[in-house]
Amino acid sequence: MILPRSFYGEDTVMVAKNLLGCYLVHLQGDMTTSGRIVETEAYLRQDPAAHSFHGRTTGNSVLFGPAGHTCLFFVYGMHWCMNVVTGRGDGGEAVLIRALEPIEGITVMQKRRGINDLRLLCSGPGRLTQALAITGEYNGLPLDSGPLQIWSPDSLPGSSDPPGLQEIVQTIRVGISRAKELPYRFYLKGNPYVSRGIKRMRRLS
DNA sequence: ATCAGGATTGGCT
DNA sequence: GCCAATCCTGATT
Repeated sequence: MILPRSFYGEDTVMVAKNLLGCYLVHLQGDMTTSGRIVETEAYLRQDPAAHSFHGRTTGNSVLFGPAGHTCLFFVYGMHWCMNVVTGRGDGGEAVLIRALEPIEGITVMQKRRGINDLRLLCSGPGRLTQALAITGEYNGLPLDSGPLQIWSPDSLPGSSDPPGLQEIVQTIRVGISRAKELPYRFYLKGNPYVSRGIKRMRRLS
């Protein structure tokens, strides 16, 4: 089933973990692309690495709106990254979707990415938005209706691995310069579709 | 296997 | 101006 908005209005770290195994789906007319979420990061309030840290601006206003909506950021002049607004407080918290296991529309995604290797299709926050064709036009959309949806793992085809039985690894986040030490990255242990930052991190530890 | 460098744009310490 | 929650390529070990 589609995750209800109440799913997102809980503790952000808990939501980041609970999102693992769920399905991000993009419906465009008769074309559907989707993937299973295998890696996330939590960004909290009072978190120097969060885009909401310096308060509300025109660019981050949806972070301060209701939970269960998308918040898209354009980074490095080239890539879109997708957040989900989360938390029970006054806003400013989000979960970054960092990697998907490709499920539906693989041929389309391969064409969009100009690449065939399934492991490189959606294994990174910039990669998965390109594969699912998610851009800034999707900023601020509710995830329980409309073209972008997140489904719980129990009801979709392809969910042969019960996520509840999979071990979740918790580590530090990737690609940030502040609050590097906070352990708010989560991924499914042993999953081949997590992003490359994992290997980078392992080496450093 | 690892690393360095470049691409490229919008928001704002 | 400066920096950014990235990705890809090509060189080197």
